[in-house]
Amino acid sequence: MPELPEAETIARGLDAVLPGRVIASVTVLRDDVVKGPPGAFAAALPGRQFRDVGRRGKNVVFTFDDESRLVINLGMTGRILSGPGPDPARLTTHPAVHFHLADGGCMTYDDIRRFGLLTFIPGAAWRDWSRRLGPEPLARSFTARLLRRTLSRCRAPVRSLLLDQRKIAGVGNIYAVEALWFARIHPATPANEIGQEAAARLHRSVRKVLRRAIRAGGTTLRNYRNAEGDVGRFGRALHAYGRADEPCVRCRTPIERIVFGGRSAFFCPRCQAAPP
DNA sequence: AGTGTATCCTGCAGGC
DNA sequence: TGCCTGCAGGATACAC
Repeated sequence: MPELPEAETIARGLDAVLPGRVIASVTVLRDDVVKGPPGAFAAALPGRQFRDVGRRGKNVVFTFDDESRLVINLGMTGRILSGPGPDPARLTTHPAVHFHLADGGCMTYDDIRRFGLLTFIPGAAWRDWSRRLGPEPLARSFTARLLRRTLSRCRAPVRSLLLDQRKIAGVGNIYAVEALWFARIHPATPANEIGQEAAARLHRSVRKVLRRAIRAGGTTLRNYRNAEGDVGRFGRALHAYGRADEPCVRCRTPIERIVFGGRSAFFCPRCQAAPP
């Protein structure tokens, strides 16, 4: 799915156009992408005015004027398309929810595989919802020391830890694999075997990769588009992800692919030495 | 408690 | 060309 940089890009685009506007009606075309009874979801939103659009982990968070929120997790293929123009309209191939706005505009949630989830959250429930997620990796409070402590408490492969949203919010497979390549850590290394120096490298790498990807507008491998329908440009900056058999740009050793935890990891067998 | 596996769904690429 | 298999950026329910 869209990971943190993609959610951030979408949220920024929507935050430029949505605040102040009001939802007139909601049409749920695909029941399975909304949390709870579809009728209740559709009935909860009309009349609410957007205050801002932000992000928590990989989730796009729409905050309304009364502190209630709409949270969209994009799953693997979710898109939030808004605004006029041929692109968003052409890209709406699997519409799941339409948000009709009082000014005549429309925002559509589109999702080929329907792994995404839209949740309405009353103001009072936000704290508990947000607390289930780990710290924001780009926040000032996400320190190398905090990451080291998290790593030390977990025996699972470090790639699995990075994907666990309860431990760190927003990192998915692409950026986990990239950050480990930068940090020269093998993806299957048990988290608690990572030393202080390597943990500091990983801390820097995670933040660097996420920041660069945001600057590039995210990564489009297949389906991802921002709210305006544009692709992300970070795909060509990937060093390991999806590059099996291609030479590592640091040492020319062919990148290898392994599968664990049900998904692919890519690494340089020379730069990222296997754990003993 | 912590960790690993199966599952939801559709589209696409590659092999035959 | 067409059919089949495997794979895909995620989260969660469950088993051990």
